Amino acid sequence: MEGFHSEGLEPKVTRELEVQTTQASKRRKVVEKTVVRVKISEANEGKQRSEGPPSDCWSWRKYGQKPIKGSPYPRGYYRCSTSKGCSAKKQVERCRADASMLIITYTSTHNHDLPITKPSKEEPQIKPTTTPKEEDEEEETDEYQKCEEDQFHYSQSPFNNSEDIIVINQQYPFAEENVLVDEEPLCCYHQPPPPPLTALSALKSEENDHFYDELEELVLPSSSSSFLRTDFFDERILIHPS
DNA sequence: CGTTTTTGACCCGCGC
DNA sequence: GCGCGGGTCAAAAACG
Repeated sequence: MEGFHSEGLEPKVTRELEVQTTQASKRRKVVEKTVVRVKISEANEGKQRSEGPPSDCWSWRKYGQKPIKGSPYPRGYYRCSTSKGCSAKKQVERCRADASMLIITYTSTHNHDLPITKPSKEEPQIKPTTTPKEEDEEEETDEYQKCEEDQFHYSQSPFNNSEDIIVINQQYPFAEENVLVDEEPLCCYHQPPPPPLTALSALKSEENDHFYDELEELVLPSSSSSFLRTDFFDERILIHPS
């Protein structure tokens, strides 16, 4: 499974991005949360049991899974494995109302660069020197913002903090084979030199594989498979301390 | 052999 | 205070 060659059949994915600002909880530590909703086509899940969660080019390591009340699907807990000091986390669960909808919640922030080419080198928590501001738990916004902006061409700052909800629509061409479409959305190639397709493919295939695996559980065993289109939309909800 | 996944136990906040 | 639910830890297993 290569990356996504937008050549032949590109059903054009429509993405909807929603950014909301909410508070994790009243008392609990207020942490930023970016919720991304990814809709995958049933074909994908059924066929490849995949619908890989938006793996944003980061490498994640699963550290837990729990059944969620009210939802027939479990929720997986992932941690950034690229860097040891990275506290970035994400939760992946399925929308109980829409089995084809994945809900990924990102928490904390990455304190290192995107391992686009090869995350082999462990970076000792690289701190963004560009922004000397106290990066407590807000830098994440910047990172994601950067990424997404690049990818989605935000018509406006997604996480400008003043916005509560931002919906973004974009069409994305991709091949039916790649269920991985969801990966692109998150953020990835925001670096100067556009990653060669080859690199992406490699990266993707790898991540995809993982995701397929993990997702397997979250995916329904059998589902109609006949859609060539993977329309998915992301819904980001940014939660940051007020 | 090192890394990742799995899975049950444990911890903690919240509502009653 | 107790129970519930969500989130994390950690040991063992699986994988490359």
